Amino acid sequence: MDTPQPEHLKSAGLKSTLPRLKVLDLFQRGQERHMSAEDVYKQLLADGESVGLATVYRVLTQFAQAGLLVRHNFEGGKSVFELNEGTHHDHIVCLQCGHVEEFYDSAIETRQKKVVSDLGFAIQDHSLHIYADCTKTKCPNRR
Amino acid sequence: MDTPQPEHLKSAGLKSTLPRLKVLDLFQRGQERHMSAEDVYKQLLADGESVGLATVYRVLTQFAQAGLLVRHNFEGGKSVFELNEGTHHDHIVCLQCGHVEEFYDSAIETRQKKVVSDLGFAIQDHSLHIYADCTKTKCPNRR
DNA sequence: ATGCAAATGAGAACGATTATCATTTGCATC
DNA sequence: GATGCAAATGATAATCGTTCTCATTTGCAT
Repeated sequence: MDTPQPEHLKSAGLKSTLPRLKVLDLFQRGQERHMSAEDVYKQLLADGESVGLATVYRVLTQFAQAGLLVRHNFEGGKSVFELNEGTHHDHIVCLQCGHVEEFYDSAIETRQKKVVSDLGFAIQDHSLHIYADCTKTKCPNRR
Repeated sequence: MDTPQPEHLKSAGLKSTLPRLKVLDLFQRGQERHMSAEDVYKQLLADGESVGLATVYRVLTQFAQAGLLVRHNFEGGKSVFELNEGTHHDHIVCLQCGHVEEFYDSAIETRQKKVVSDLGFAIQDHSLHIYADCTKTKCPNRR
């Protein structure tokens, strides 16, 4: 493993266990930024690490609750997670290859807040998912 | 049944069958604007109409493909459908009661298009889901 | 080293959705 | 209106992502 950071676990009130360190490390290595539970599970197996699928699900949920990861529900029915680096951003998902690109636009953000509060809601969270076709060069593999 | 409109089915290349008319009519009556497959199934049963759950799923999918309905994937894992009236809008989903409110803001829309095209993507579709707590009065039942 | 609450892992269970397939239906043709 | 057949239906099994259960293992404070 690269450089696991148990402090992150501790500060999140989570015991520093082997499976948790492995999962955290996988995200920190950053080979894939957006991963589903199964992606994580398979990658760990491929890396020769042994973990239970149930544990992967548990750990991902805990990490998301603790704020270490962010959970996204894109179309397709499965949750996708990414490292929470504190900077909110929205996502563009390529309909051809599934590639996920991130973007942030403060004009959209402020406008959102205003519109929603004008309607009398207390905004908790939001997700803006753009589904698009990316350019050929960015889209090598079709799904 | 109120006023089913078989023309809509025909123009969508769908045979005008009883289950399809029942489902379409349910949406057109507009008692509930946003319904999941199970919502539709239960409401039809409650109305004394007999349909198979599998058929409801099939019909909803076909209607969404045909453009009669729009499918939404909110958090919570189940698809929700609404009548497609041609006017795009975004959604606020109450985290307490599941109530769905619609809104449209042209500033957000235009800004979205610009940001995405600047990144070299051809936007196909998008979904903006705001998760919020609605005011007590609007939120009678907790889920 | 010891003890125990917390975490794990294997597998069962679950909820939403889709697939299978024998039966029924819409509808064009006689 | 009767007939035929492809398309649609409905009951059920199957699938998929995810959560639950519970016996076993582990982290960590003593």
